[in-house]
Amino acid sequence: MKKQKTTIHEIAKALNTTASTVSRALNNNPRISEETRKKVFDMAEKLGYEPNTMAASLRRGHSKIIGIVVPYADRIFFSSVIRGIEEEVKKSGYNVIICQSYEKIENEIDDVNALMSAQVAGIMISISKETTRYDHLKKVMNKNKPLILFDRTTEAVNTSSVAIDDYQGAYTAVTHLIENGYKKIAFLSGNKKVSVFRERFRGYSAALNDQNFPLIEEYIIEAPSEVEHGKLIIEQLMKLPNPPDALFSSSDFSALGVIKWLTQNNYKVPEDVGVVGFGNDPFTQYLDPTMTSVDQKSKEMGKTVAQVFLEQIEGRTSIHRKVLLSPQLMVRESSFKLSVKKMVS
Amino acid sequence: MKKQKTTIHEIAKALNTTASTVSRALNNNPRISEETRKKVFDMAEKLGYEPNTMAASLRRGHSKIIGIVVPYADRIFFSSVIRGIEEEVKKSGYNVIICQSYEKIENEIDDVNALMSAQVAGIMISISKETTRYDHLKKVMNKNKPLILFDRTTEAVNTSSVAIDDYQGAYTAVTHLIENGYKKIAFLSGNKKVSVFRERFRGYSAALNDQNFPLIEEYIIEAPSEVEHGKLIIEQLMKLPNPPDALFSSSDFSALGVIKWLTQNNYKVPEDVGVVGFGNDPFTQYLDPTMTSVDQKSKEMGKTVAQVFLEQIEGRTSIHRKVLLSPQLMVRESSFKLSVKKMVS
DNA sequence: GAATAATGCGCAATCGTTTACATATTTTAA
DNA sequence: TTAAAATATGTAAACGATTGCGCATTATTC
Repeated sequence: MKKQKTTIHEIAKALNTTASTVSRALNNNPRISEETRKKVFDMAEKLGYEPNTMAASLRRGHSKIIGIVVPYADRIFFSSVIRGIEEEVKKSGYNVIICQSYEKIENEIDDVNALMSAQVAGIMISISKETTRYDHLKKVMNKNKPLILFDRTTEAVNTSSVAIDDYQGAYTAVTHLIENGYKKIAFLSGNKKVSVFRERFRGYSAALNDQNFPLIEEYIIEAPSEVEHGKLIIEQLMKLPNPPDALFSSSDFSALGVIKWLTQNNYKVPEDVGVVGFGNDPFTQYLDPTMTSVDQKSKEMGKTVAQVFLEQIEGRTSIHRKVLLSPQLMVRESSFKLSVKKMVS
Repeated sequence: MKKQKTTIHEIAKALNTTASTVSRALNNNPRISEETRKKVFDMAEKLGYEPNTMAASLRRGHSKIIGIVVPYADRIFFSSVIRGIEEEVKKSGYNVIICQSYEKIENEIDDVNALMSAQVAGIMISISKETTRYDHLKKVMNKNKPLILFDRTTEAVNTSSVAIDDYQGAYTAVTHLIENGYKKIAFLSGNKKVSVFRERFRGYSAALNDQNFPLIEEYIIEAPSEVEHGKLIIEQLMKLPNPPDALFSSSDFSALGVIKWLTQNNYKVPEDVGVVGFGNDPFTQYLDPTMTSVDQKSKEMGKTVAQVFLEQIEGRTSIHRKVLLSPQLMVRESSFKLSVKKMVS
C-alpha cells in the first residue's frame, strides 16, 4: 500500500509522455487523440490517481467551491435552502462551504473574508439582522465574484437576489382570513429592520386596505420570533377593550405561542380567534389545531439561487437577476372560522 | 479601484524586502523582528492584501477545510450537528464543506472522493443507510487524514467515532415507561441494518429483561421512520388480541403517527397508551400531549466530533477515540400514566 | 576578545496543476 | 507536389504561498 500520492507527472512518466498531455487528456481537451486519452485514463486508474483540485484552482484562479453564509445552519429554513443549493450545484461539480454568522455582522465579515481567501467561485448569503454596512459584500463584487443574496436581501448592494414575495405572502394570508369571516386582524411582526418583515407588514397593510378594513395601531406589534413572545403578545392583545378575532404572525414560532396561550386560556382556535403563521415549519402540521402558514419555498429557493449562480458563472454574464418566488399559503385548521370541523389530516 | 490582486510579493516589493520575509511576518514566525512584522502588517493592510489560502494549502499539503458528509443536510439532527461542528472548528480557523449522500452509497463515495481531491484536512461522516462497503473510508485513513464517524457509525472501519449511547437511551426510555406503570410495551424500530437502530433495540430488550418483562414478538415491528408508518403500525398493534399499553419508538416521526392515530381513534395518550419517541425533535414539545423523547445531544455531538478532530490533527496523534455521549430522556406528557394532569408547559 | 549562540532575513525550490507558445507530424487543398 | 491547415504533443512558465538552508549581523559567554 503506497503512501506516495500519484500526480499527473507519475502518469506521464509511466506513459513516457508529459504532464501537459496527461492534463489535457484528463480534462477532455479536444486536442488529444482518442488513443492517448484512453491510455491516460487507464493508467490514471491503475495508479490510483486522484486529482488535486487545489492545485488546479490555484492555477486557474478560481475553485469549484461555493461559499454560503447564513445566520444559523440548523434553522429548518436555512438548512433547507442549503440542501437545495447543494443538490443543484453538485450536478455541475461544485461543492458548498457553509459559514454561520450567528446574526453578528463581525462574524459575517470574517466569514466572507475567509471565503474569499479560500478562493470560492462565488458567495451566497442571507445577511444577518445586524448587517447595515456592506463593504464586505461590495468587496466580493469588486473581485468579480458572483454574489447572490437570498431571503434576507438588501437594496444597498446591487447584485442578484432570490427571495420569496413576502408582500404577496402576507397579502394572501390576510385576505384569506378576511374571506373566512374574520374582521379584526392583528399583526405580529418580526424585527422591522429586516427586509422580509417590512415586506410582510406591507402585505398586511395592503390587504386590509384593499378590503376597506382599517389599520388599527394597537393591533400591530413587533416582537422577536419566539414562542414565549407570541404568548405575551396575544395575552396583551386579548386584554384590549376591543380584542382582535384573528392574528397573522410573520413567524410560525410566535404564532405557535399565540395558539398555545389561546387554548390554555379557553379560547377556541379557529372559532374564537383565527391564526396564520409564516414559514410553514414542519411542526405546523403536527399541531392541534394544525396551523395555517405561508410556505417559503425554501428548497426551491435554494435551487433557484444555485441556478442564478450557475447562469452567472457559466454564462459569464454580469447581468443581475432579482428573482421573487411566489409563496404558498398552506391552509390548515387554525384559520377556518366557518370550519367544517377538523377533516382528517 | 484596482483589479490587481495583491500578493505577498507586492508587499515585499513595496517594502524592499522579499516574499519569504513577508510570509514569515504574516505567519508570526518568531524569527522576524517586531519592527519588520509591523511594517509588513501595515503595508498588507494598506494594499488590501488578502491571503490566498489555496496557495498556502497546496504548499503545505493540506487545507484548513473539513469535509462533512451527511445523508440530508436539512434534517434537524444533522443540521444541528453541523452547526455544532462549524461553531467549534471555526475557533481554530477551519471551515466546513457539506456534502449530502441522500442515503445513497454512490453519492457518498463521490462525495468522499471530491473531498479528498479538495485536500480537506479531514472528513466527518454519518454514513448512509446503504453503506456496506467501506473502501472509500479506508482510503481516507490510508492517506492519513483524520476520519471521524458520527451517529451512524460502523465497526468495519477502525477509526474515531462519536455517537450517543443509543442502547442506554432506549434502556432509559423503556425503564421510564415501566416505572410509570405500563406493562405491555411495544417497540417500533427503524431499519435494523443501521447501527443506531440495532442499539436501540438492544436497549429495549435489556430493559424489559432486567425488569422481568417478557419480550413479545408481536410487539416488535420494523418500519420506516415516518408519520404514516407510525399510524399503520399502531393500528395493527391495537387490533391484537392483547394490545400493548405503551409504545417506544426509535423515531419521533413514527411516534407522532402513533399519537395521532390513537387520539383520532379515541384512545387517550398517555392514559390508555403511553408513548415515547427518540430524537427530541423540536416539534415534540409543541404537540398535545407533548411528547416524551430521547434527546440525541446533536449540538454537543457536533462539538465533540470537532474536538476529536482537532485533537487528532493538532496533536498529530493517531490514537482513535470512540466517544459515547449520554442521551437524555426528556420527560413530557405522553408517558405519564399516573399523570398529574398537564402541567403548564 | 575569541568562540559560540541567537537573531533576522534572503535565495530558491517546491506544492500539482494549467496553458500560451513552440514544434513535429499528418492531412488537406490547389 | 507543395504550401497551408489541422492535429497531436512537448517545453516551460506560471498560480501564490511556504520553508530548508545559508549568510550576515548582533548578542552572549568565558
